[in-house]
Amino acid sequence: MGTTQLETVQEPKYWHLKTVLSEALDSDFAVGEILPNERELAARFGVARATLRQALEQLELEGRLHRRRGVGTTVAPPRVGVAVSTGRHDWTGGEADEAWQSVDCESAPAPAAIAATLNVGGEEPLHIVRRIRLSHGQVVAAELLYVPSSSVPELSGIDAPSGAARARNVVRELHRLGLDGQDRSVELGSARADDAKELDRLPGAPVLVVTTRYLAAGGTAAVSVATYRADTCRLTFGDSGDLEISHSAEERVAS
Amino acid sequence: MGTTQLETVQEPKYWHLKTVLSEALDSDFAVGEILPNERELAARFGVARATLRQALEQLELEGRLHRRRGVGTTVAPPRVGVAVSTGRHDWTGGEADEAWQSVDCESAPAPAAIAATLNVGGEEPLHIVRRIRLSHGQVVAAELLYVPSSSVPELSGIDAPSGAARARNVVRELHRLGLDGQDRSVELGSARADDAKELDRLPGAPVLVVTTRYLAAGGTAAVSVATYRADTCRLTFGDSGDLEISHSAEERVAS
DNA sequence: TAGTGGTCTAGACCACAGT
DNA sequence: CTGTGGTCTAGACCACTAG
Repeated sequence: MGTTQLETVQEPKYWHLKTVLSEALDSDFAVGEILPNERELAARFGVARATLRQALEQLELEGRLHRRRGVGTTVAPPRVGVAVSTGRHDWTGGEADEAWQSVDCESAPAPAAIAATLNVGGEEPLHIVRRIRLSHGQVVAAELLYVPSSSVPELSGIDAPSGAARARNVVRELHRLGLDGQDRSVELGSARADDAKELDRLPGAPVLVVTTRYLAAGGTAAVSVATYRADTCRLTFGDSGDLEISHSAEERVAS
Repeated sequence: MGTTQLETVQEPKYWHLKTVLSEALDSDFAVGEILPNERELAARFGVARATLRQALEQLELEGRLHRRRGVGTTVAPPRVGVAVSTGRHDWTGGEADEAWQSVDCESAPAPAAIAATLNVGGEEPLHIVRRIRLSHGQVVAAELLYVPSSSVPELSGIDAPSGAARARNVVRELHRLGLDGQDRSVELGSARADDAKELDRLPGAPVLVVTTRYLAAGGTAAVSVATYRADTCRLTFGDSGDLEISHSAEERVAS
């Protein structure tokens, strides 16, 4: 079986395939357009389905494709810019269209790594607030916000011990605290089952994990771990305006 | 072939495998220790090698494993924190142990997306400086810095048209310009062949692409596209000190 | 129900690192 | 050379979506 014979066969098939597909996406397809199914594409390019899938996975990782079981593979729109740090110090991470939405709250001990950062005992229960972040009507991030009881002393014990209302109360009390600064880190991860569900992705989907330490009154007042969809999001950290660089050619929009 | 019989087989095998392996890594292995080879691991867990590899890929994506062809699979050390934004405005992105190193420079037209951001014609050649970033003696990032000629007018025409010396000169001239601010974005990508080579990874390896727009004299003075190894790096954006949260349990070091 | 992508298998051969 | 991970094949079945 000659791999289309002569010339540069030192490049993996799936890599070459990815390049070919990528160029085809730029020139022959519009955003939202649906591609032929995997079995047909594999046959068309003369490769096994697994090989074709390897190329598609790469393109999905780069945010060029969107694959949904039972539906098909579509051309993804350019990634949306999501402001993570605006220079201002606030607890929302954005506003208006770009806001966080409190979903739930429970009292439980934090994971060891979080507890250490917060300087609390590993057994001591604290408020764990779950929030999601919407952008353009889509969920782009799921977050767990760890708040020691000592950071929100005014919180009434009469509140419900959990639920969205409680979550909003915790965040509100946190606002009162003021904010001296924040440290952030970004790393690649894979979505846990619960986060994947919120993000409408399969478990293990690639995510950008943003860990933020909120500083107030000379200490760490809270820690948040936010997981952003890596396929659809471009995180922005602006001193000023937005950064608009598209890594692909111009896009057309499907009618 | 019963999948170890009764109970929860609604979870993909590779996902369950990943969990089991992850726990084993925490409890039974030291950093740097070498794992049994894939064929043996697959046999040990009673799955096909492809399935085992799916689990290993996830763990590598999370920075828990390091796989090298011809060598084996080893337990990776915790990700290194790399300061991307220190609050200060400089052209190095860090200092001392964490510095950039100019490698090469050429004159060529920029990609369309970059040219648009810089407000230069798509045909007009500009300085393209290649730099690499070292941390703890390892290459953690490869960068292309796009500098319009108008940003470095003093640059002597007598300079060599390319090479490391020329690269250093461009950066030095850039320093003179001062810096009003910078916009950044972070997104997931896969390494191009040239970047992969610098990073000692295979093409397509997951990378964090940091795009920075340098603002000076009321305009965009330069744009840089830096690709960081996603497997080994945690990008930090600090208002102040460092953020030290380990997502895995305590580590032991192999003797 | 029909069609899609997701998972899994049991092989095979290749490229590379170390000896 | 041997052993490792990387690529590739040609099937099979499953879970999900939509008509």
